[in-house]
Amino acid sequence: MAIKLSTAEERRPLVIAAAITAFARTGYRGTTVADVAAEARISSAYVFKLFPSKEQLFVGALDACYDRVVESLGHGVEHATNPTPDGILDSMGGAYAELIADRDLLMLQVHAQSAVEVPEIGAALRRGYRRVTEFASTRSGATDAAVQRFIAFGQLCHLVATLGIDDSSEAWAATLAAGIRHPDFTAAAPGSAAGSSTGGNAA
Amino acid sequence: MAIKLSTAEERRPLVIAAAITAFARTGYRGTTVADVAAEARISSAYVFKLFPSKEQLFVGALDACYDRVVESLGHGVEHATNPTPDGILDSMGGAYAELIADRDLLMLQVHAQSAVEVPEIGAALRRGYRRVTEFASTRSGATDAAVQRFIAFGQLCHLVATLGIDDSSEAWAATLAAGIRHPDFTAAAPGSAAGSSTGGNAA
DNA sequence: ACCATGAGTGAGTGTACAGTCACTCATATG
DNA sequence: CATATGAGTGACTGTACACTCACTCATGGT
Repeated sequence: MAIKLSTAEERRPLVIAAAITAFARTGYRGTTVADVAAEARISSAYVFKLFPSKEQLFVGALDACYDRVVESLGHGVEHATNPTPDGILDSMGGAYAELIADRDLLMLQVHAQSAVEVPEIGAALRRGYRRVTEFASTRSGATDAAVQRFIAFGQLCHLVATLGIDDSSEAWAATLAAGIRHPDFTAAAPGSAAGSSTGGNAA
Repeated sequence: MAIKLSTAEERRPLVIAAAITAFARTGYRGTTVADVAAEARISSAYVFKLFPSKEQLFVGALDACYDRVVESLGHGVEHATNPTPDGILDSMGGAYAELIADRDLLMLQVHAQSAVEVPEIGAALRRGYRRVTEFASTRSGATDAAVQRFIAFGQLCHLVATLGIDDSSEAWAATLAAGIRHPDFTAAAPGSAAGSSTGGNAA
């Protein structure tokens, strides 16, 4: 494949996108560079020309993941209908829920968490959560407790999606998944569907 | 090692304990059966006599992990000073925070989450969360929303420990870790130290 | 004393994977 | 045309790992 030649600088982000998909599927250790290469429709030898190591490739994918998460939170701020701190946080939650509906960005974060012991990956993960937390805090103006709860319910959201219990009929699963939107939402309104998706209705 | 002969039935739980430690360190794919064997001070060949496969060994470790989690929640119920649903949930949170102070049981769950795509592991993980959720719900009598928040803050607790930001001085880290106890707590009172460790002070 | 049982191991086997290297060939420019 | 540049690959290497097998030997029963 790759009939048309492109420059390395053009190709790199495409490989990152392929890496996100591949690593999201089977994690850092469970995914081979050949898997990523196949997803990107290039040879694995060329992946190593574009990235120095599997580790750096994963870090690149994770950084790109958080770029998109922060961007998504920004959209949440812009489309907030209720301009109070909690309203903004809620809108951010809605935007985030929409972003991770395809599960790749979500699973990548879960898998990254399981690879923290790799120093570069641990650092990238802390960098990502730092960006998200600071962005949520400064752009919403909410209290630390509200921001903490925002992240806590984000983590719950990751758990529910990982377990695949979004639409289970079992009672325990329904308890955990309550208010967390199904992936098959109507893609229309970014801000409106937010509701209580990531923790509005606690207390 | 293993100078003294023991029966396979006696040895198996020891190997499970070693597996918890080893898998907690580097995850399902990052840990070799030889690592577990070394931790248990036996040969890897014998590990395969005691367990049919690496996968089943991991599942055994995960099941044992949730045995201990549920047992710990039970202690929380028994030592609750405030017998209201929220008081019991809070005491469960304290007991859980104490249990996972050594991080092995916590990291095993994180790593299990990253191995959900292995069918048997995914099933074991769902089984575990089912047990925990149902136990917390029925034994506390709390509302579904309170139970959901309990689990959400448990997940936040996992994140904080995974990132190793328990006692970071950075502001974003302090926001996430607020109220989550340091590992170096005073081991005396199981129930009393609970406080707001896993989500008492939200709202 | 003898043997049956089962605990425990050393030395493999086959395979999969990260990373390398020598190479091909498409394009651009003089 | 000639040749330089860089995109892209096939074939390889060395190593690590899940799992197997043939074996040793300690113990308890008769």
